[in-house]
Amino acid sequence: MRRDVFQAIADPTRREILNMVAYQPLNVNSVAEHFDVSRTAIYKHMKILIECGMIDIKQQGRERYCEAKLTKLNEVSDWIEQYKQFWTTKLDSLEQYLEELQKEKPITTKKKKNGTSKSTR
Amino acid sequence: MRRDVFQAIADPTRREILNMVAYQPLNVNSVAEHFDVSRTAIYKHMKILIECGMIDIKQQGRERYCEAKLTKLNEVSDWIEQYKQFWTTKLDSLEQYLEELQKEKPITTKKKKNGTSKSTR
DNA sequence: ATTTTGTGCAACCAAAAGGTTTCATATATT
DNA sequence: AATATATGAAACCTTTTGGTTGCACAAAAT
Repeated sequence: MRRDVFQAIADPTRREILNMVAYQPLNVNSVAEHFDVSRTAIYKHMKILIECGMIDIKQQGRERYCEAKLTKLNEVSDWIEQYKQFWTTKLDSLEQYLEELQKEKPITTKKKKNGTSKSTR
Repeated sequence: MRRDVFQAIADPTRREILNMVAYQPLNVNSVAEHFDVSRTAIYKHMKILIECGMIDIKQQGRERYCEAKLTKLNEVSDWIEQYKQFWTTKLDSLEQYLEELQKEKPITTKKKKNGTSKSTR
């Protein structure tokens, strides 16, 4: 089973959990209480976050306090960063590209016998 | 079924597809050829990307050219941005927090009769 | 000592995800 | 006209997800 940051933050419940423990360490039950689903369901989400290193757990008596370790988010923002240029500069380049392709076409597609071959249905 | 950017980029195949069409518009088959799985499988990924507005499609004869529309990634980087402070400043605050909690404990745990001993929120 | 609380885990379930094969159809190509 | 190509979609299958209930057990609290 995949266990990476991209996968981890894909789920809205997990993003909410991260948000909660980002501001303040909380024990498992405190986190679970914020949601409608069962504690176990939330715990499973938390386990995924633990397994991919996005939250840290420390036992404290019978409680376990969780804290967000958000450094891993760099992996995501780095990935995004490399594309920033594309949506800041290359606006609507598809149409341009196709227009150019259109002009070239006569050369590449020249092998037509004659004009309108078929009725356009 | 959820159809948001977070979910869209969670899959590595879809990230790869985005990467391909970010640099140059490509038709469906060209994209599919780069992968081991079937064209249909890739098309399904592309459909998801189309549905959440991350790629744009333009018919060109019998081919359909796809281009990445990466603006949506702002949604993700904005979400991450709000947490940047947490992993640049609050290093290992959990231990600190627990130490403080340890000191307070005798005080905080004292109020029992009055209910609402629900953990810190 | 007994009960309550906080937690983890197993067993089970329905739905979604990701894949395959097959078919239909419109557009080229010959 | 006949064939090849590019694509979309349906039907089906397996694995993963996200959820549930129930039990076990250690640490408080009574």
